[in-house]
Amino acid sequence: MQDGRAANTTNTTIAAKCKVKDEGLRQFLGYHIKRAYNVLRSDLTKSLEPLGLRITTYSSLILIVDNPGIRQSQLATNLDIERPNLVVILDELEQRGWVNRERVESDRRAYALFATLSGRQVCETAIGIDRAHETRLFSGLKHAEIKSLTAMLNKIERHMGE
Amino acid sequence: MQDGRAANTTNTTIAAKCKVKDEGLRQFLGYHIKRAYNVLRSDLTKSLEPLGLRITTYSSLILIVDNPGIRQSQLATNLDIERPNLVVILDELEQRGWVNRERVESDRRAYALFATLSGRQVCETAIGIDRAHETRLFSGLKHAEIKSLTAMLNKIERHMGE
DNA sequence: GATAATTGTTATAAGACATAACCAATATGC
DNA sequence: GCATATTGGTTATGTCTTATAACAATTATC
Repeated sequence: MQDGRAANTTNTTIAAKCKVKDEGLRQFLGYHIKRAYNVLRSDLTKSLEPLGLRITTYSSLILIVDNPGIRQSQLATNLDIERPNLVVILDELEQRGWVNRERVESDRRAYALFATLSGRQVCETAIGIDRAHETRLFSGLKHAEIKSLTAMLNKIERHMGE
Repeated sequence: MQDGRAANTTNTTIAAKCKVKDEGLRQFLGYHIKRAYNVLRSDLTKSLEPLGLRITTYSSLILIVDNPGIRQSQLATNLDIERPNLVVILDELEQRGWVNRERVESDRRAYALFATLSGRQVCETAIGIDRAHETRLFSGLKHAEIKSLTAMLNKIERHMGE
């Protein structure tokens, strides 16, 4: 009514059987990134679920395993997440017995994070699952394509920091 | 304790000043997609906020503008979101006076969606904002690179449907 | 030594996404 | 034609991710 367009005399069937026009959306690279990300997130979430890991806890665990003694603030900075959100993640990892928070002698505000043996083991398993997941989803891409994709995404990512 | 690793005698400072090792994470293309997506989502959300649009309402509005009379179920399918989530989105668009739900005569279960005049206007403005946003964030990429990026992301996206 | 900055935390909220269950309307199969 | 299944939209609900403000304890700064 308020738009003055011809009402639904024939309009109602225009898009009924026709293919939906999505060029308006597809013109944006961001839309493609969003859709690809949703597919990846959904699949990886399901793949990690049997291990009791979520994507955020998994990412955190990798960094802790690779950087014994890392502080929470460093972890948050490197994962680009806010400190408050990290607390819940570490609570979960600690409760599962995969990570320890140890007081730092030289700065008693901070906690140093260490992965336990079982933490390192579950991390290894998770990495294997992740590799299989990516091998599956990226099977249509050549090695060189994946490398150039990574480089371009890195350019986009770094654009905000500058 | 439970992992038998040498305790924090010197370990606590290992990662204190050193650069954090994130090759373990960076080996995964999915991680780069996630980070790029986060940057894009955050920036676009802020860019659209003055218009009263969120990314989901914006995407829906584009498809409705480009496909007058589209049904909710078609919209949900094409946006790859679940029908229940679309209800809230359309409530918002309808409440703003940008979209109308009109009963379909031939199938009185369904609603045909139409953008109002102001809906089409705000959509035009939003598309301009989106273009500026992408021009800003993709300034490090050549035209050809963006095209090949899109093609590769499409391959990843389609992988789940098969 | 007062003030500011940092570390981790709590509380809180918004947004995106998914599932089950429901009603109304339509389609299907006999 | 009628019982049954299916579809379109809705409600209720839950989980996950991300963000912000405020706080206590500790350390740094001037």
